[in-house]
Amino acid sequence: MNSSSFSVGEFSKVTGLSVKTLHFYHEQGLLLPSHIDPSSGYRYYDDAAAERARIIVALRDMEFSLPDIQEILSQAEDDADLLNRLELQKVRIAQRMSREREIVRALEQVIAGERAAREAIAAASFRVEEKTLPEILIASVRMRAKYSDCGKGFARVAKAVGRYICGKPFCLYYDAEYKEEDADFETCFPIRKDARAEGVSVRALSGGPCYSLVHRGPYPQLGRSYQRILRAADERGAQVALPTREVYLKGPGMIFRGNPKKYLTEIQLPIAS
Amino acid sequence: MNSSSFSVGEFSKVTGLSVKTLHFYHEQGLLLPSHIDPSSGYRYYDDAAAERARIIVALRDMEFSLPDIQEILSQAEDDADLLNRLELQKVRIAQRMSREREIVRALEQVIAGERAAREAIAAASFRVEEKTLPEILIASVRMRAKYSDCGKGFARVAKAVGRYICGKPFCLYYDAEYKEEDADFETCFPIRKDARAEGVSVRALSGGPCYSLVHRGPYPQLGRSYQRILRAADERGAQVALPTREVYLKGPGMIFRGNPKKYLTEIQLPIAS
DNA sequence: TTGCTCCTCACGTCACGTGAGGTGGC
DNA sequence: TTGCTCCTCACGTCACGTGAGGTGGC
Repeated sequence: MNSSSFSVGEFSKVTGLSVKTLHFYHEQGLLLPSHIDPSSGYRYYDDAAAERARIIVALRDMEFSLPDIQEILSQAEDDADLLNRLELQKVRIAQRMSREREIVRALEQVIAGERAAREAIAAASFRVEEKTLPEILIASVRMRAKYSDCGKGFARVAKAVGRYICGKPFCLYYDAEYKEEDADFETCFPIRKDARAEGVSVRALSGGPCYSLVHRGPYPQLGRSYQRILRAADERGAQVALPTREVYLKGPGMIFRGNPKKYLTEIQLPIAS
Repeated sequence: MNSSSFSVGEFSKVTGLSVKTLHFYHEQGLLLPSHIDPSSGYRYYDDAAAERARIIVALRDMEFSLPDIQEILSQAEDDADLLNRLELQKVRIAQRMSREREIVRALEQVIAGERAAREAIAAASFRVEEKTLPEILIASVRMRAKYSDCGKGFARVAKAVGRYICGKPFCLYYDAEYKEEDADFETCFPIRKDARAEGVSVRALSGGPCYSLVHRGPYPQLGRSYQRILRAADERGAQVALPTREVYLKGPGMIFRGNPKKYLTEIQLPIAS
């Protein structure tokens, strides 16, 4: 009868809150019906409730928790407290946003890496080719250890200069022969900025002509690709130099999984001038 | 014994995941121990599990859900699908960020409003003063209705040009005498940009000299303040003109609560030149 | 009787955290 | 015996959504 008395269904339409939400807010004591029919248990709401609902919705849309909203509504006194809460909420959300910015950046990096790997697959001829490497800036750790320990080297470099990495990890091998136990190698990441950091060296790595071969498959089978590239160099009458590079276009841990049959590794043998 | 076999506690330190989380991931089938002692039920993890854990943590930090992570890890095949998921996640997070930007903006607006109201309280002398109003840009709705219906007018204007509002709402009264039922008034918001919108008029409102009095308390008591300001104008021998303004410095719904004793309304009577 | 609106439980969500209560080996 | 690490339930969180099963008046 009264124009300012709504059943739950009507009040739901007025406020944009679902009936279930109204039940819940009632149960929580956040938004009480102005009247409850004793025989049917039906809830009825008035204009004051509608006003309160508008405030609740506004605060909820600003991602205040229901207990927070309760408190804000209950203390109609303290303006300073309200201001504090608003500022605090702003800070909280700003912090979330900066975290999300980081996530987006990380996603973009992974996406770019995946794209680059796919393009490498598409572009790879899996034949020995001659190409010229540019000079690049790198961060690296040189070690004398087992080959299989290179992961630790990459981890150290990545930890130190992680955010400046701008390309695929690679290894420089300084031994003329194959050494399993006491190899002399350097784990490197190309970086986009001169970032000094503890325990890693940063320097420009000179480029130059080289033979290149992309190897597809698990690492233990790299030997066969080395055979192919060395034979090709030999046939063309070129002298190869040190250090040899292995660029890990696609491997375990870089992207998110490891199907060794799909690993891609580019072998680069510098041509002695 | 084996350097790559960890108890839960150790593995928790290695991975940075809590023991409870490791239990949970086990239960969910997301990250299985490499071995379980049949007699004690103790879980043991190896290096492969550590690698998987690193990937899980990376994906979790990018706010993928655990079911999503499951799927990403299970299909080591489809690169295109991974790229899709990454892109989709990026879009999702970017959308959240734009929502949060809105929230921050809304919070800033409310904060600024509260601050302005507090300053108005601090600055108000609660005496009749003479001041000069600047010309401002406003969006408004003019109505012929009951005074108490002005809320609807404000709602319409706010809905139409909400994001361009840059000041307190105010009313222009065009009647020389007090009218309850069939008053001629205009509900206005100052705006910062010429925003055309349906059903509201946008125009420059000219300024000029006026008498001003800040009224503190509920609206029904405005009459007393009108008496004071009119008497003051009379004493100073000035002719007042129309329309009269009422600026709602602080009232219900503008900020989040209504303690009518603290409402602030500024009455402005233009001085006829 | 059918349809509509309303009611009250009870359970699920998401990724764990928090106990409670107990075991096994040093 | 005390301390340590590990175990398995069971329940809580946050803001509701999703039924199930039932009522009352047109």
